[in-house]
Amino acid sequence: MGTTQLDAVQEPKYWHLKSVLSDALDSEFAVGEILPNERDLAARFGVARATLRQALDQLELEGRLQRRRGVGTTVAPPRIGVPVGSGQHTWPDEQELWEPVSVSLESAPAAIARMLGTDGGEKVHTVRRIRARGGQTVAAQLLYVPARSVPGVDGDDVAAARVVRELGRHDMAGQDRTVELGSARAEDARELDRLPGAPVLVVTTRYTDAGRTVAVSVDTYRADTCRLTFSDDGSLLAG
Amino acid sequence: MGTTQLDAVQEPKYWHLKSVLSDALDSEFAVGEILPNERDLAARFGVARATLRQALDQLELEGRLQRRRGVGTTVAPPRIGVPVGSGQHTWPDEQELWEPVSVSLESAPAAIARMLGTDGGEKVHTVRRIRARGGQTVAAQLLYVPARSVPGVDGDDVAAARVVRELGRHDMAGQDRTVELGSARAEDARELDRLPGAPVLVVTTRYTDAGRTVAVSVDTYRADTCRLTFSDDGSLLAG
DNA sequence: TAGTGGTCTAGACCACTCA
DNA sequence: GAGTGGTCTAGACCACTAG
Repeated sequence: MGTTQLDAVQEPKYWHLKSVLSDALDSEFAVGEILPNERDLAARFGVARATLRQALDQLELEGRLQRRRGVGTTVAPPRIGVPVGSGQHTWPDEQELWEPVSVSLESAPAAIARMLGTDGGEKVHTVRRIRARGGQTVAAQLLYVPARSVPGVDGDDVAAARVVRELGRHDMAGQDRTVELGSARAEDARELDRLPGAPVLVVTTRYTDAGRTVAVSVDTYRADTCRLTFSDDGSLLAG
Repeated sequence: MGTTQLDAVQEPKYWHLKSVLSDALDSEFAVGEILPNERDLAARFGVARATLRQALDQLELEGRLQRRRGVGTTVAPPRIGVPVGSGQHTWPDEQELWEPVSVSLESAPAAIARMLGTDGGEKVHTVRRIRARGGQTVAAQLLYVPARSVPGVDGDDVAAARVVRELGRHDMAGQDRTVELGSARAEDARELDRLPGAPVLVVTTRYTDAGRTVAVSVDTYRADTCRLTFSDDGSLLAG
């Protein structure tokens, strides 16, 4: 005959564990507080460490936890609202949000070259910048500016700020923007203080002037700590 | 003395594995093609199955692979561009994108009630809808409409379409929108044909009319198959 | 040097799909 | 019923942080 029914719907352990921990986080822990270490937690819940880690992985993905090797696991603060703009007011140098790190002049990766129309292999200024907010680096950017978009810039040894300034001469009429999930490449991970492969939100923007694409930026935001905000009118409401 | 230097930078196995698989995906596999099963792949690369799975997990997160229990792992098509709008042209019923599933009249969750200003516990029409694109359900929505926003709707037994239609009477003047990473709740997962906990992009929109919040929607998009697109002018460029 | 999270192994069993 | 991906275990060692 067997058990009549309703044996519980076979919810995976790590899923149930996540709920329990999530509730505990709400009621028993303050932001910044350190959790017991993984071995202890696993023992306390009577599961293998790998199973516990599955639950912690999810909570970290949702921005509830923050883990640092050699240190421990802490309760994360609410995500930071990061204005990504939406209206005409946004261009690559809006409000000095981005701090230049480096520049180079090279051919763009295939996917970018296609957007820029530089498939022929024309050289592109590749500006690397970072964006901080709340005392933390929240995003790493690669800004691709074809040489033809900034005729005022010449020579090989160019400052990042110079390229950006020259780019500002354009009437940035419109822009297309996409947001998707990605995982941090080694280089970005280093700048975001995360491990390679960490989940990130990738914002790709194509800046156009009179129908022509004058620049493309690929912005990599920490997905654990950031909430991208858009708004319709002038008043940017961050959170 | 030890080995001089350059012992390879201690790149984790699964990370290297991911690169190798990623390259193979580009050069040797067509979209939709089935990969060897996990046990075979692990053996072929000389790693434990768990390690191989770490690499596959990442590739799936990036939308390169699609895995289905009982079936196998296939090469995923490029992500679908899903217009999420940006300009004034967007309101909850734009272009009949959303198909109603159900409605109920209840108190909103705390976080939503705060945005709506219904902290007192006023009843809110909760409309559940789904959005399809390319023959696939790409998003599940919860649309919260306070009873006061749709005075034309009365009684307990209300059709979802009715609520949405009445809501359309408002001048949706502006809207704030946020995008963040989340994991699919059981209910959403079912509708998106994913497992609970699958990574999703959560788009939260607050619709306002003359400064007052008249509705809030929480849209849960599949992160593996979707690329959210925004644009500045009338012409929505999807991809 | 002690303690933390990150990686890795070699197994086992389960839930699901499909012929 | 055979084959797939999903869950889980009980270990081990490594990389990193901090006292």
